Amino acid sequence: MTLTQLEAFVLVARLGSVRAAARVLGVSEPAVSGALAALRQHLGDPLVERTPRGMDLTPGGQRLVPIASQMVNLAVEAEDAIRRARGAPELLRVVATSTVAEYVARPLLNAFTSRHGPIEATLGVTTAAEMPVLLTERLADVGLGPSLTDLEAKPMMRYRLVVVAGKRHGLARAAHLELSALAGQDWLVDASGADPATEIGMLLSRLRVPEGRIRVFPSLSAAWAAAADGEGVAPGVAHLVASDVERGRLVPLPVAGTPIDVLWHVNALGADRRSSVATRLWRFLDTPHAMQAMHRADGSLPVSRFRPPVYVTLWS
Amino acid sequence: MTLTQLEAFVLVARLGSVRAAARVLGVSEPAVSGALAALRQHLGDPLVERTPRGMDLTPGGQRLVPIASQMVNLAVEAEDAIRRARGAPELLRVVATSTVAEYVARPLLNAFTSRHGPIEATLGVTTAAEMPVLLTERLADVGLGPSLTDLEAKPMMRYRLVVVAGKRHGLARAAHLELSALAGQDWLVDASGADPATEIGMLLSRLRVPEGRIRVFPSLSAAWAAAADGEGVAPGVAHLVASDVERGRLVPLPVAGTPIDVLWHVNALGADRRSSVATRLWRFLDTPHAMQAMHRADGSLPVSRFRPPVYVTLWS
DNA sequence: CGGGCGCCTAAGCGATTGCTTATCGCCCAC
DNA sequence: GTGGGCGATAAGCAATCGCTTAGGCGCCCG
Repeated sequence: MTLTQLEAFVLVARLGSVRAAARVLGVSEPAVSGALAALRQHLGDPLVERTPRGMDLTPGGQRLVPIASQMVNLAVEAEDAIRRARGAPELLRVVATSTVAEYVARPLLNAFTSRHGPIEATLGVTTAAEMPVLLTERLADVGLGPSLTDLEAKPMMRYRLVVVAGKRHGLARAAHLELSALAGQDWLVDASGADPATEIGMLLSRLRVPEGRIRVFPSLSAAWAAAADGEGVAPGVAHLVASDVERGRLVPLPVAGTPIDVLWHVNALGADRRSSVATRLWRFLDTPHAMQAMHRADGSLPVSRFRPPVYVTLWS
Repeated sequence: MTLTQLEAFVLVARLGSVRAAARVLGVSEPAVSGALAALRQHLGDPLVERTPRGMDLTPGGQRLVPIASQMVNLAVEAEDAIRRARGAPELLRVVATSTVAEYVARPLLNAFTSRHGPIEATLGVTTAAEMPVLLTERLADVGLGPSLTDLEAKPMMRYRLVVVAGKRHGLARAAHLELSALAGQDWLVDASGADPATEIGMLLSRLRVPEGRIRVFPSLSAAWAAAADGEGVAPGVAHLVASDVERGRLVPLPVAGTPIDVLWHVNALGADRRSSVATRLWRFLDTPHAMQAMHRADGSLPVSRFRPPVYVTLWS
């Protein structure tokens, strides 16, 4: 019974799928399956069993989840306690949905780390569904994106969601559009578009856009670049597309109900279980420096540039 | 960072010595030293450091102890939870000081297991100093012997401690003896005699018997056999030596202050952290069956037979 | 009923674990 | 100054871990 095995088990139990657990851990799926098999044999209990939809816990598995989860939590706590006692730089692991990660998280963390002494921050991209699991299992300290239930959440930033297209797009000259008129369009989105728990994902699922008409780009910048080339319509963050709109490369479509006011949130464990760095970041978000950093990214990343779709990127 | 390493660390921290930890774990001392080295390197902290007397915790080590201890505890809890969910026989790990283990624990556990369904009981011999560590680290469920502070203790059995010798021993015909007159004798004892926290050990240290005059036998039976051969004096449990006294092989010495009334205790974690089998044994001790079993051992083990000095003996 | 999704097993690999015995090094006590 | 107690280190070994790729098997969905 190793901590790796317990972690794999907890993630499978919480995410309901070996596949998802493997993705979160950044390993192949047989690696997780193997860990599970070892644990099953060691304890002499199947722990989780396949069902038509997902995996189901056995009675033994149900008892094991909270225990194993706590053990994994304590392992992180142990490393953290020693790190702090040694005076080593603190670790801050942030995860965010792709759009937040792309534009807001990096400048925010830059501003935070430059003010709060030696901190080793890591930034990872994840889906809204995975985020609560990453936080409760202490694979991450802070999650940026939609508000999560069962965790502490606080509004972090307000933005205005619009729909944009290239200036030669068929709808670019329309005077007025109903939202439903966009259901048949080609939608160019980032990973958040494929995530039904984000604002953009919810928009697409409300419109019932067929899967075949959704093209997922590795970044929203890439989607906007494709939109500028007339390949379809894209969700846009008002202040981020402003410069491209000014230069005439993108046109905000006059869709009824837009711009939509949307809130991004910070999510973390309750204050008593939160790491000290996470608490400091939590408070930092109320300062003008944070606000300024989050909005500074308006035109700094040209539409044509985007970062590769790595699952977790390290940065110093 | 493996559970084995954490366990080794906790035991070293709690026992204040690598050696003692190795003995408790039943492995060689380099095994523990190696585990410690691996953990030290992984965490980048010495954790424990040598001092003139024993090992001292670094600040990091101090923070780690409770966390690591809890992790080890949870690991045991996990196995136990699964075992119970599976309906497998429950596990009851009993440790006792040597005298208790030799005469009382076995018949007691036999009576208990034969009444309380399928239980897999193990019996180990330990010192009074190690016992609280074994219990708090969940290496054992129940400890039989002297009353331990910081744990829940309950009187289990009262016995009368006497001093015996062979009938040809110089003191065998004395009409009256002061306790201090025995300080210069050769004392024949079991492991409990070398344990300053047991009644017998306390007696010897009160008398300031020099080390060279204490001969430790693998069992009290062996010590009595040697005493019968006139090799010295030995502590005796009144009702256990009764048959040898009747047959004239041993003589209880008329020492002032003896027989000494002594209590053996059951020790365990607080009721909330105690395993369910331990609780059942705890309650079983109040029954007449328990009392009867504990006293039944009076003559069943002839003086000449004794068990080898294994640290932990398994039995079914 | 075929295809594909999702889990499991197999095979193989390098690194680590966990243990041993033997030896060294330190420090205190005699 | 010199054992002896105690911890660290070395060397060596079998077993396990943790990961990979490749392929099989069950099952829902089209």
